Amino acid sequence: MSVAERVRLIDVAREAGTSVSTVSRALNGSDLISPEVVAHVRTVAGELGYRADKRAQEFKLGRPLTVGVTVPDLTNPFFSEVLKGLAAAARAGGYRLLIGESGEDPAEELRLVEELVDHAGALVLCSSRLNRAGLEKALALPVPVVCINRTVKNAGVVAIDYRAASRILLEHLTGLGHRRVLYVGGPATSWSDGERRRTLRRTARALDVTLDEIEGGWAGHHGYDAGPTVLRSRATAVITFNDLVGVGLLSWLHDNDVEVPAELSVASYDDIPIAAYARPPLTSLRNERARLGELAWSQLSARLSGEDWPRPDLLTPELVVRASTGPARRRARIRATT
Amino acid sequence: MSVAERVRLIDVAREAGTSVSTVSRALNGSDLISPEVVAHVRTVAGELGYRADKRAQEFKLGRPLTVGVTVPDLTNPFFSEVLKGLAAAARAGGYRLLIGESGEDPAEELRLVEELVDHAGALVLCSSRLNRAGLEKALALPVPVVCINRTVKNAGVVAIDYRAASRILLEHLTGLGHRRVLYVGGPATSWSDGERRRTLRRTARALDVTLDEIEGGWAGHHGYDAGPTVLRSRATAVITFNDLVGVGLLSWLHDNDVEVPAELSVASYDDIPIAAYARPPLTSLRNERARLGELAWSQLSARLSGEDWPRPDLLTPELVVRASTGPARRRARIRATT
DNA sequence: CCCGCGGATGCAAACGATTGCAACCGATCG
DNA sequence: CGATCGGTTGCAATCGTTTGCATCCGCGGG
Repeated sequence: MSVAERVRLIDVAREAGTSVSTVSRALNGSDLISPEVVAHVRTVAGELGYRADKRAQEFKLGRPLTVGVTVPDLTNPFFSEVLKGLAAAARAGGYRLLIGESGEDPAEELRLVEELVDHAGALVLCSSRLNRAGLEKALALPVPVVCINRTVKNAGVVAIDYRAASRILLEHLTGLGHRRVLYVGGPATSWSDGERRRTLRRTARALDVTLDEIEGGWAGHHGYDAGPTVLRSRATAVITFNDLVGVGLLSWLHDNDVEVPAELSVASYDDIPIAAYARPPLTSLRNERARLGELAWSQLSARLSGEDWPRPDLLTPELVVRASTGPARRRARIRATT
Repeated sequence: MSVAERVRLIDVAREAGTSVSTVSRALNGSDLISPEVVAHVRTVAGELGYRADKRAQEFKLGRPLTVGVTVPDLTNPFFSEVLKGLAAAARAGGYRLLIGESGEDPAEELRLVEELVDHAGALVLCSSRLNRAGLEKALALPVPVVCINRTVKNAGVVAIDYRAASRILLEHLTGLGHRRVLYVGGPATSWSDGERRRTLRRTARALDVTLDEIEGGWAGHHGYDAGPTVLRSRATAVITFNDLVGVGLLSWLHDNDVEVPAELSVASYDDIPIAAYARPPLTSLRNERARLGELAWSQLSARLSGEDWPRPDLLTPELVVRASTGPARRRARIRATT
């Protein structure tokens, strides 16, 4: 139909023979109204198919019960699951999600933030690609902001503990005898890529491991394309920015008859579902992504009820060892120079 | 900061020494206002950092510039990309997306729809899992509704042309000599699974192919778990509900030393990115998912401007042949009974 | 000189809900 | 018998913005 006139409070009031205030109170469960009237009003409202105009409600009430969220890429399972957790938690708290995708583009993300803030009472920036200046701008907005996977002041912070993550990964590899590791990086705009690099370097130094780094990206093809460079390197193990990259790389290695893990070990961050279905299955760091979203909401919700920002929540990932990592090979790969 | 008082129209008016109407008109580009005043008001508004209260605006204006969307599963790349296309198109049209995830649960989807409709001026149901009654309920709501991958009356419809899809898939397989094909199905609540089955049966009959069907699901593990049943079947080729299931199945086949495609061919619907990185790469039907979202918006936008619903948009997928399909084996698999 | 005109501006009424406060009622109490 | 009180109900203001209409002003024409 879609052309039906909306039933308003006043229509219900007229039909029920009372005033709008009575109807409003009856429907909202005020104890100022006699039970019979409440029942009657409820009945009438039901018959008429009354649904409150939420826009008018929120307008009158003052605060929008909406959380604006930005993610770099909706198709990345990492973000999907964060959204899942966040959406569920916010929903339980009576809030809705307004989701915007920046397409990994900082300028677009800023535009998005500007727009979201007009409609939302709070913002969650997922793996924000904003530079320092952009981020400050966002934090200056008149709504509370939580950053997921990015540490900043004067905002809520929920992040993966990459320090622990990198240590776990490297210790696993050194345990297998690897002394030279190559990191295939992510997007330059990614804070978490920076953290991975920083913590890997630091831990590599501590563990006396040689760490090489190359540029990569966030998607499968970035990993696939990195294949030749990886093969030329002298590393016996590779750590990729995330599983998509890792799976892409595994795929290239397979196409080029590099045996994993016999010739080269591959490990990664995130443990998205397909990691288990890659051949060989990918060793990866499992993190509770949905939990990231939930924690973001709980920080927000505390803040919204007037408290100060809680201290940052750091989630320690857990290594899921699969067949893509194994003992370091003894001798240099012969085909390395072909 | 987040405690700053909002600057309202009246504040700008006071500062600029005019009335609120003048400010409103100046800011909205009415031609009733003299250019100098417009300039002055704009300046003052800028200095004060005025941002219109969108809630009040939309409230006054009457229609919410928001599209509510439901998807069964945010983490499924198929839906992510549909959302991507829809979000971009809607955004270009001045609308925002309110996204809800039903978790593949019809009851939850209905609840979601009820809630979204309170905030949105239009709804898009992605692969709705609602039963007939639920769907009717949704369509009776006072907003236009577009269904993606589900045909209904009195609503916009955008869908994959599964009739064509199934024909393309089966013709590919028969071209390779397969005469017995097994379909590993999706969720029972999925309309598109029904369509896949219906059209596969019909086409199989036409092509004189024997079609077996088993239950499956939507995720990787459903495919993995279907492995034993697949192996026991006498089919020489398998079609899976989607790529996630397909990849899961490939993974099981690999673990159990079934050679693909030498012993068994596997093909699927959707061609999500990882299909290319599976080992062997998965033959799959590419569809323009983002385009589904765009078309949904264009139907909606036509409808919102008063026109009748356009005729359904059907998208014909394109087969991407990869290494998971090959000539049918000549002899029955010996290990079939072990 | 006065009227009328047209451009620029302000007043005030919406939009649909919530809510403080006043009004009302019957019953109880002094 | 009138004042009071507790329990219900309605009136009217309010949220921030847009917009129809009235107003105002200066100027040109009759």
